This record gives sequence, C-alpha cells and structure tokens, in this order.
Amino acid sequence: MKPKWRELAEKFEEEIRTGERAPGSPMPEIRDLVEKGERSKETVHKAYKALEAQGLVTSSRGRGTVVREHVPLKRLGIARYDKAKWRDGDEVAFIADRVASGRSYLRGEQTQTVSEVEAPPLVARAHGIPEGARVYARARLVKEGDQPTHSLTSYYRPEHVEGTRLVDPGPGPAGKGGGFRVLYDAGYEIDHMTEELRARVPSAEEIQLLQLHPGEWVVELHRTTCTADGTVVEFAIGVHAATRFSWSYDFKVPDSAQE
Amino acid sequence: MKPKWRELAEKFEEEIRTGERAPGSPMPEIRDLVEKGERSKETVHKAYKALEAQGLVTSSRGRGTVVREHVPLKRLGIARYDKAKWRDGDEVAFIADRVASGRSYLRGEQTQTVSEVEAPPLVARAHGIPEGARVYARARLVKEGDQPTHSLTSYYRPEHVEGTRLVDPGPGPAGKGGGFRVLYDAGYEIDHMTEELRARVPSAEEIQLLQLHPGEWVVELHRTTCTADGTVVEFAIGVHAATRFSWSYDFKVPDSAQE
DNA sequence: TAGTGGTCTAGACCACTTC
DNA sequence: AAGTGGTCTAGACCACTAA
Repeated sequence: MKPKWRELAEKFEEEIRTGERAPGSPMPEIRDLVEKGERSKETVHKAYKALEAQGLVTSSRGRGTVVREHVPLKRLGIARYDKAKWRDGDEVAFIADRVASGRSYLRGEQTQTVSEVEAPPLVARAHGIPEGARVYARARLVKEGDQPTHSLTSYYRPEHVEGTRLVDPGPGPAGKGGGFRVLYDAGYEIDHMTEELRARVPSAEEIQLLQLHPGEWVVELHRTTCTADGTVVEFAIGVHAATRFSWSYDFKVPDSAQE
Repeated sequence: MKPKWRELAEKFEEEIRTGERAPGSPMPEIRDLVEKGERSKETVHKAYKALEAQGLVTSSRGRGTVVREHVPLKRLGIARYDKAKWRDGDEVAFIADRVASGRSYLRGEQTQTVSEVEAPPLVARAHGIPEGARVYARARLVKEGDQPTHSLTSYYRPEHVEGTRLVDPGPGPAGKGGGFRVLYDAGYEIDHMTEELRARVPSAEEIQLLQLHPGEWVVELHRTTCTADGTVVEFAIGVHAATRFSWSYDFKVPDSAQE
C-alpha cells in the first residue's frame, strides 16, 4: 500500500511535469488542502517536502509554496581549463565555463580568503607531504548574481606560491588569468590533471553557504593539478549543488598493450 | 532555533562517526527514546530518517534500526575500458573495475535483456539519427552478490550489430570480452568516448530496482563511444547509487592555441 | 504473537513574510 | 495583524519480522 503523502506528491508531480501547473504559479496552501480533502497538515507537508527535494517546488514561511522555475544545467567540460584562456587571454580560469555558456562575468561574484593551515590528510596525500605540514588554503565562494553556485578551496605548497599575489590575502579573484596564471608566471606551467567526483549529503554549513534546497545533495570534486614533470602544484576541493551542474569528459580508450 | 529532530540526529551522527556506536550495533528503539526523553515518536522518527538518508543507519520494520556497515566506494577510472582487457583478455569490460579492485566476478551477477525500440530523443541525438528510428537497446542490471550496484542500457544502431551475438536476446553477459569485443569483431574498434555525469533524485522504480536507501540520490552517466573516424557505435545510460561510486578522470590541460 | 518501524490525525505553537 | 510553512505532541492504527 502506497502512503498517502506519496500519492499526493505523485499527483502534483504529474501536474507540474505536464505543465498544468506552470513555473512560478503558487501551489495550493496546506491549510486549504486540509479543509477540502481528508488529509492532515503533516501529511500534506510531507508531500510538499518530497516535491521540494526533487527540485519541483520551493516552500518558504510566509510566502507559500510555488512551482520552481527551471534552472538550466551548467555543463562543465575540460575546455574550461584551456590554456589559451588563462595564459593568453584575460579571462579567469574559474569563470571560463560561464563565459563559454554565454553568461557574463560580473565583479563581486567571487569572494576569496587565503590562509595558512596545516594540511588535512586528503591534502597531504595529494601533495605527497606529511600530514600537518603548512600549506596555503585559498577558499572562494563562486556566485552567479545572488545565488551561490559552488565553493572551491585550493591548497598550495608554500615553496610554489610564496611571494606571489596568490597568497596576498586580499579579497577578489587572484587577478588576471587566475591561479593557473600565477603558477605559470612562477615557473610552474600546469600540464595535466585528475578530477574525482562523488555525491554525498551536504553538511548543515554547506546547506546555508550554498543556499541548498532541503534534501538536495552535493557533488564533491577533487582536482589534482600537475606540471609536466609530475609535480603536484594544486589540489582543490569543490562542493557543488548537485542539480545545478553536469560534468563531461572526453578521453581516448586506453590501451596498455601498446605502451 | 534548530529543530529538535535535527539536534537528535546530529547527536547520533557524532556518536556513529566517532565509533562510539559500532557498525552493526542496534540503535535505541524509537519507543524507548520516547519513554526516556521528552521527544515524541514522530520527532525521533524524523531524526532516524535523516540518519538513514546520510547512509549511517538502516531501518526496517520488525528488525529495528542498526548502524550500517561501511560500504567501500567503488572507484571508476578510465582504466576500466583498457583495450587489453576486452580485446586480448577474457574479462568482460563492464566488470573490469571489479576485477581491478580485488573483487571476484561471479556468474549470474548480471542480467540482460535486448530489445528493438524507437530511439528516445537523447539516444537519437547522440547517434545522429532521427527520433523514433529503430535501435537496439541492451539493458542490464549489474549486481554484486545480492546487491544491485547499477543499471546500464546501451543503444546500438542496427547496421552495427545485426547478426552479432549482441542482439541475441538470451540472458547473461554478451560473452567473452563484452560488447566492445563484439563491436571490434564486427569491424568497429572503439577509439574514444565522452562521459557525462549528473546527479538527480531517483524514480520510484529505480528505488526498487537498485534497492536504494530512502533519500539516496543517483548519478546518471551518459557514455558516447566512437570509432577512430568519429562514428558513434554505442550510447549508454547508466544509473548508479550515488553513494556507492566515485568517478575519476585524468586529462591533459587543453591548449587550443597550439592546435 | 509480540515487537519493530511507518503512517496518519487533530490540534497546538513557532518562525517568517507581507501588508 | 494576518497568513504562510515548519515543528511538535499524543495517540491510534498499519506493515513487517522474528520467535
């Protein structure tokens, strides 16, 4: 037997997907449904929470529940790291994807803080240094308008970045060309990277920071960036709202017998 | 003000993460907590559901709520497509990752059904054919023991696979070397691929099929496989339980100025 | 059959937004 | 102040498991 709250949620889901309930239009108020039907407040509430977790509606106290506008996915491909963008041009690497997808970059959409910290285990392993060694952490929160899209924290080894503008703890992006340009100017040209992705439940702080919808998951991205000789010059951890992005990778089918 | 159910959930989360509550050990029963503390049944229930969504506990009627065993992540890298594995060896490409991570392959862990269908929009676009054109859909559910890990449906164009054992609608894997080997034998050697990932809420059928825990998300993977001349010979859609996998990709930093 | 989690209700109260 | 969603309770009943 299907629970009543699920039946109700599926009924509304159908109505939203067919367009019968248009984006931006208000959903019936909980108390109205309680009066009209036989359902109780908690039951309707559960149904609405399920719809909210699927990204179909938004609820807020005082304002009511409305059908969500469709937010287009931001597609992240490896082209966003194109050397031409950060080495020759004046785009900042981290916002290259936004430029590529036709959105304009506005100043003030990225805040940054730089601090010296002891390397957590994950960071130490990536850089091949002892746990607790000193590293620079450069954390930024990337926004699009008022809406935060993801957080990104890069970890650098002191000998690679000390004396550069990367460790200048001022606010704002790292300047023309971004972090990769700074490393390039310091003699460390990035050559290849590894990205690793996994999905998980967000922490309470992340829900607040990224303004996540209730029930929404995040994708954690680990990026290890190396120079041609294999030196790791950056390890970065990104946390993305899971429904706002897709990731795409092209690669040759490997053939270990030929190498 | 933090809701009580969240407070309670965080208390238990802490206890589980520190190991104070060991995997396999039972959580306090809901009715006991109601008797001892001032909380009500629904409130404790909400807290338990939150823990379950995080993958920390498992609840079932009659059996109670227990701390979950830690399930190791399965790491998927592009090495799982190594030509040496499916062309020269006798491993099936789709289970190569399991072999790599030390798990043994058991017969009967993969079921398959082949059918001729009209190409859905996504499939048509990937193959560059009209919507509704006939394609072969090869759907399998991959399990590890009793636990399903992911579903994978490959779409092939008739002219590439007709007459091969791929479209033989018998059960079981596609045979020695898997689907890529069949394509290879038919004169279509795969050369490069694109994988695209996104996370989303599972459908009701997927929850049942993959035995997902309540609140758990899935990652949908789109794989487009091409020969050296750019012909798309396979488009596959995979649905993975989000917490059971991580994906990893290595690539050179692109440089459009040099090509 | 006893004991577990899951659903549902009716009503109270709280937090927030809008007027 | 009025009206929205969110939390909480006490208790009823249901669904499932194990002895």
